Amino acid sequence: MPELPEVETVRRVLEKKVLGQTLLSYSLGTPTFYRRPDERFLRSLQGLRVLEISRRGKYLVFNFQSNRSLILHLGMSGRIHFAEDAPQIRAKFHFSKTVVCFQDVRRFGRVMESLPALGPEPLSDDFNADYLASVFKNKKAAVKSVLMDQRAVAGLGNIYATEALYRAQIRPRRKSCRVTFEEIQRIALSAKEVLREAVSCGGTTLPDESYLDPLDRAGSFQNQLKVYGKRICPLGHSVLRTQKMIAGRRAYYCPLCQK
DNA sequence: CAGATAACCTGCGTGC
DNA sequence: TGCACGCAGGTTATCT
Repeated sequence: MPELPEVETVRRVLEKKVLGQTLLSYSLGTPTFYRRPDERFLRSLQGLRVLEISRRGKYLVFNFQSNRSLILHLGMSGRIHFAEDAPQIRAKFHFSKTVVCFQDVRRFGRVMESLPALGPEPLSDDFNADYLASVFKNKKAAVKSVLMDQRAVAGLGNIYATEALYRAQIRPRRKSCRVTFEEIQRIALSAKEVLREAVSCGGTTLPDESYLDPLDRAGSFQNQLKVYGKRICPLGHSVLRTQKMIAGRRAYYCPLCQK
């Protein structure tokens, strides 16, 4: 569930709450994540101070002294908070003054030692129409799946890829190699715009409230969604098409607004 | 090899 | 009431 804006919101809270503290110990839940964290690695971080908390795409990065880092990925249902008695806590990190709890109903979240290969940050200047054109070139895959490919650009998931393509007026199923440069410019700008707005809204909290920040605060970008989870286009009063694509992930688009 | 699909999990809503 | 089925913000292993 958490895409770039949600992870960034979590990061900002953590920065305020645990920056500068020392990791004293950790514990894993039973069961823990379906990919069990490497405990030898976790033990090696004990006693180190957190110098920086950053984000790369949808990954949270704790940078410790001695150039060591701890990477967290929230998967589909992961949450970070400080309530030690909550259910489904898969890992706890005891810092000097704060206990960071990683709760995760579906157990897809991950605790790891290093980042995988990722494309550029979508809000950086490295992500622009020229770059995107070079990625789209020669690819026959649906433009939406390329946008959700973290090696192409890091941080877009189903919600924000869907919303960016609506704003850019491009159908999600278009083969990426057949998107014109002018359209690619619109996609790059729309993606930045959607993500910037969503970050400033504190992310998207859908009705099930499975995303809340570490202080249990909801985001508000759900009020700005145009097509994700909707049935009718906000402009044309046209019924949105919704169809499966990409591993059963639903795509929403307006057949009138998007070409 | 690129691109599509299944698998990894749990919980909730729907319909029979 | 009970139960089978479908579906969910993601990633990755496995197919075709």
